[in-house]
Amino acid sequence: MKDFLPKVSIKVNDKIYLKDPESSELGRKIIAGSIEMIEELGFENFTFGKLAQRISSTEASIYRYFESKHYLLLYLVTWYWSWMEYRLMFGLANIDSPEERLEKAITLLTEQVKEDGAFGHINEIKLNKIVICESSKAYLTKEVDTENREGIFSAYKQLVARVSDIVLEINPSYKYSHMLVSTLIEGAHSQRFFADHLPRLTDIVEGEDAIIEFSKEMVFQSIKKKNGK
Amino acid sequence: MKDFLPKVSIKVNDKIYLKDPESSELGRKIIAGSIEMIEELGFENFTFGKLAQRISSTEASIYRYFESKHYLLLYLVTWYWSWMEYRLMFGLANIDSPEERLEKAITLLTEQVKEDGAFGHINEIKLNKIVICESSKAYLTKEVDTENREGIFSAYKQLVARVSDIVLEINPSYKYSHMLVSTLIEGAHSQRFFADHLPRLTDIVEGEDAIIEFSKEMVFQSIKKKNGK
DNA sequence: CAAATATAAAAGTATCACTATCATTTGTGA
DNA sequence: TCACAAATGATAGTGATACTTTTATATTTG
Repeated sequence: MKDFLPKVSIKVNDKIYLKDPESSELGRKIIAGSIEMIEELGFENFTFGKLAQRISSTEASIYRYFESKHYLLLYLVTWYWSWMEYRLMFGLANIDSPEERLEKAITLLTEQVKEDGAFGHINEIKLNKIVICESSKAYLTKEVDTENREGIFSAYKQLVARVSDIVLEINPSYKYSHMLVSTLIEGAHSQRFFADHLPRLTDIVEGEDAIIEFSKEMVFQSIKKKNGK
Repeated sequence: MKDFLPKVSIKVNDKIYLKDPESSELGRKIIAGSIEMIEELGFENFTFGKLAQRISSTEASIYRYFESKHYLLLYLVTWYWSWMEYRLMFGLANIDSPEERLEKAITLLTEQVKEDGAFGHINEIKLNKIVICESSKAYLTKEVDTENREGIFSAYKQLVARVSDIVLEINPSYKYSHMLVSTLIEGAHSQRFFADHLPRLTDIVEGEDAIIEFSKEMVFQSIKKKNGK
């Protein structure tokens, strides 16, 4: 997967931005800079003013790309989900057994991102941390419904649908495949956050990555075919 | 549980408030009003100015009770967890079988709160909705660690520990009891939100409460004793 | 080279989080 | 009933921030 990929670039729903940040140097600096700063400061302490200063530009210029910092967050999160789907497609290619594919998918979705690289200005490690700490703030708002109608969340929905399909391949009569997958993803994020900040809500196990292990067990046990069902 | 309870009142860690809102009429109006308004407007659109107007008081007076709206949210969420633990203790009293107790606990933790009443000025139905939409914002901040050191989150941790103990009673060798319980609680919140706003992330089933069913299945399947383990 | 376009510079508005001051009300104890 | 303290109200003020507007200056492109 690593080195000789055709140059792919991840496309984000164009309702999220006013001007495509991939289309200019300044746009890419906005993305790169905001990833750095949101990871450092947290979303609430992050402002366009500070970002402008960091990238030696101005607030007004940033506002030409994104209508608000909320939309910038949506952009980052959406980019992440699209990237995740891309990773998933590559990671699962040529694996026949649906069980193996599901296991690999769970690993990809729940592990801590460690490599940074394929996409120039985007630091995937930091972006992963942002998604863990901030992504729920992108949808836990009073504007969800409007934004959802505009397709803002479709990258996430599509990812969930894709993994859900693998679940159904393994057990077509399992009734809660979407719930299971979205619980898996959101749950793994919470658990990563808890492990770092509220460890008594988790079970730290030396050596192994407990979050991945726990997730796999949870998913595979849940979808086991039971007698009558 | 309903009618003739001795007057209990739920105590919240006194580091959360400057002055106990239970100790005065104005304090109770702040709590009652903020529950109404946060549920209506969402946490980000809610301000002390608007609240002051609604309860015919002033911003300055509200600041005598809470040092910021973040702390007011912490108060509400903490109250909710303490209340939940209280409900749990009553709900599980006199049930011997740990399986039955766990099942009941899952119902209490994941169902939509429907009764409002025992605690005068607090609307538990609306508070439950607030917890679903806003509670993660109470800890997903850069100040978690400091606040955690002050014991701000101990009500939640205690609740998780209590349910975790039931899990361990059923299967003492299950390694991830805290993770399972915190995933259960957070997961049920996400799913309730998704069901209302992003339904493609869930599986709506007519008739039954799919979220409760899914949660029970997930928990009981996860903790099943396996051959060697 | 001219025209369009993107960015910078700077100033301005509205709201909000939070503080400070002082007057008024209310409750309490002697 | 008076005297005092505590709680609340009224009002103003500060500094940040989200976002807008205008105008000037680069930069690109045809």
